[in-house]
Parts: sequence; C-alpha cells; structure tokens
Amino acid sequence: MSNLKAKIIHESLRLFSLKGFLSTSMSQILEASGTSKGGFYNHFKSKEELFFQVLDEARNIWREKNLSGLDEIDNPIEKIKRFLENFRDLYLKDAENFPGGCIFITFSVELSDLRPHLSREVNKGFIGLKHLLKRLLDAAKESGGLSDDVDTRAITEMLFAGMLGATVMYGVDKSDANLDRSINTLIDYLDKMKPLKEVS
Amino acid sequence: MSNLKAKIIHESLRLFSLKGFLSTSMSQILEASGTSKGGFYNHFKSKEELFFQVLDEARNIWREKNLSGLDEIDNPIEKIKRFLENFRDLYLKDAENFPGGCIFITFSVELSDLRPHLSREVNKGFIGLKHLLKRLLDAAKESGGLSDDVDTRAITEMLFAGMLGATVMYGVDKSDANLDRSINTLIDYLDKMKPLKEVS
DNA sequence: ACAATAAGACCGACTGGTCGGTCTTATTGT
DNA sequence: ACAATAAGACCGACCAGTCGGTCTTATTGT
Repeated sequence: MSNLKAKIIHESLRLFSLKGFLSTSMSQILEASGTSKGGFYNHFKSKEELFFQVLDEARNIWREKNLSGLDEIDNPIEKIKRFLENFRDLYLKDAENFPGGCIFITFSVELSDLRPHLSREVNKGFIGLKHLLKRLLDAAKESGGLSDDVDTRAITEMLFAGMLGATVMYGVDKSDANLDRSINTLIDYLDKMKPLKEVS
Repeated sequence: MSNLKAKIIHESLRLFSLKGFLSTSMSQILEASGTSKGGFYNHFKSKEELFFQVLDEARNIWREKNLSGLDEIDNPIEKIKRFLENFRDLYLKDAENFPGGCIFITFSVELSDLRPHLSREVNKGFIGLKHLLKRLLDAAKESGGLSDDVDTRAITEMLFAGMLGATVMYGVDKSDANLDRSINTLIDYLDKMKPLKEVS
C-alpha cells in the first residue's frame, strides 16, 4: 500500500473518530493528509469506499488492543477480566488512533438512520463482540467457573451494555476515574457470579 | 406559543432523534412542519436557537415519562426500580417523540467535538441523572435498604453505564428482548445489593 | 548506456447541487 | 389602516466528485 493511501486512512480514522463520517469533509481529509482531490481519488473511488477501509483499519486496531495477551489465558473468566482491562487501559485511552473516542459508536449512532448499509457493517462488530462474551461465559459455566444458576445471556447483555455505556460516558466527561469505576464494577460483578464453594 | 412554533419544535424533535442536529437540514424541518423560511425565522433567530428549544422540550418529555409515579413511592430502591421500568417501557419505546432513539445520546455523540457549547448543555442532563441515582442510592444505604459495605458511587456508574449502553444497543438492534434483559439484569443487580437479613 | 515509451501518482480548477440565513414582498387577521 | 405572519427569491459558503493535465518513476528497445 502506498504511503499516501495509508496516511489518508490513518488521518481519516482520527477525523472520523472526532467528527463522524458525515460531518468530516473531503477538504478536511485532504488537508490532514497533505494531498489533493486528485491524489485522493487515485486511491479511492469514493468517500464511501474510504469508510470501509477505515472501518477495516479500526477493527484491526481494536483487536490488537483488546485481545492482547488473551490467548495466554486459559480460564474463561480470567479471559474476560483481562479483556475488560485491555478495553479500559489500552483501547479507550488510545488517543493516537481514536482521539474522539470509540469510532464504532460514533459511526453507529450517526449512521443508523441515515446510511443503513454503512451502519449495518458497523453493527456486525457489536454482534461479534456479544457472541465472544457469550461463548466465554458459557465456557466458564461449563467448566464450573461460573455458578450453575446464572443466565449467561443476561450477563452478556449486562456486560456489553456496561461497556457501551462506559464508552459513551467516557466520551462525555473524559473522566478516567469514572471509567475505571464502571469497568471495575463490571469485573467485581463477574466475580460475584462465581460459585460460592470456589474461592479463586 | 403559536401553533406553528410548537409544530416546528415537535417535528424537529423527531427529525433530530432520527438524523441528529447537524445532518438535519432546514429544508427537511420546513417540509415536515409545512412552512417556509419566512415562517421559521419569524419564530427562531437561528437553527441553533431551535436546538435549545428542542432540547428543552425533550427534557420535559423525558421527565414526564421517566419520573411518572415516582413520588408515590417512598422506598428509594423501589423508586429506582420503578424508574428503570419507566425508562424501559415508557421512554425508550416512545416512537412518537423519539422515533430514532434517545435524542440526548444522539446529540452528545455527534456534537461533543463539533459543537462543544451545544454538547455541554446536553451533558448537564447526564450529570443530573447521575446525581439523582446517587442520591437515591445513598438514601437507600442510609435507611438500610442497601447493604452497608456497598460503594454507591460505583453502583451509580454501573447503573448509569448500563442504561446508556442498553439505550445505544436498542438503537442498533431494536430488540425489545435484549433491552428487557439488560434492564432486568440491572434491577436484579440492585436486589442483590440488599442486606442479607432483609428479604423484601 | 541511453533514449523512447508507458504507467500512474498527483494537482487544482471546475461542476451541479445543498447548506444556513437574509430580505423583499404578499397575505392575513383585527 | 396596520401589525403579525408567511412566502420564496436570493446570497455566499461549502459539499462530494470529475477531469484535463503535469511530473516522477519504471520499463523497454536498441
């Protein structure tokens, strides 16, 4: 990939995170990337194509940050806890790539009723994350790391909504303390779901 | 207030809920309200002034829906539960006023980095809601409806993030079942925080 | 080695159209 | 008659996207 193309994607990622897709103008993208109309349209056939490539790049960064170190952990509950810590410490605070906060929420909120075919692509990621959480919780229940009488679907929704809400609120108040409280409470909540007999 | 002005505010509320403030054009507002530039600027000095009046109207509706019946309840924990039920059943599903979902989140996400002076006004509402929850939780702890060792600030953040996240997700998947699961899990969570001795 | 050729990265003026907002004019109610 | 209300022509700024053209670099033929 050419230097310019990579630069355009990276700068657009930052701009989209700050202003969203629709409210970021081509001229802002060109200025931030240090190029021109011609330079841009040589690499992308439209602003919409850029959207998909930026989304791809955002997903790669998301995975890199949030799944870091997860495959070294066997216990599914510990995996979720590590994931929540990654989310709190590595992902949400990554101001280099996401200076305006989580780009997926920005996209989803602004596009759901205006560009359904774009927001549908974004929402696939949310579904995927929910399935990941559900699988880990089911595995935990299976292996006895989670009390037998818990409803993993309910916990999944709860964890997921908690993460989503904490993310939105972090964009509002930029308070590290509140973010830490939210995520830590989710982690505590997970611990409370462990079977009583087991202490670990 | 003139009929036309009220009509403009109501239709703008619906449009803003769907498309946000920036992506709703004057022409769409005029068409939905059945008026013209002249008719509009007779009542509002700018689109931004309309924003504040729409925000005001949205807050009135929010209170009407979410606080309904709360003053008939004494027990603070029961108050929160009733509030969460109102939020789930009356507010989020109010498609007449908010066809595109919670307007405060839409505003906050789209405006935080583009129109900080507008988003600041929106965020005051979030802060107010958090304080309301915190006050109720503290009152519950005081009166023994909540276990002594709980951290009400943490529970506040958790409840609030859960509501915010459930709202965002409801806008994404429009699933009543998932919404009910999220809110019900929050209610269950509250119940788990009660002192062990008390059963009610 | 070196000139001829081709590829494609990049530039920026320009297009049709939409934005929020102003202003003159016409209509309405009293 | 007169004020309140509404209509819509009009303004400059900006939108995403197009297009004719330049300039750099790599490949080719001899």
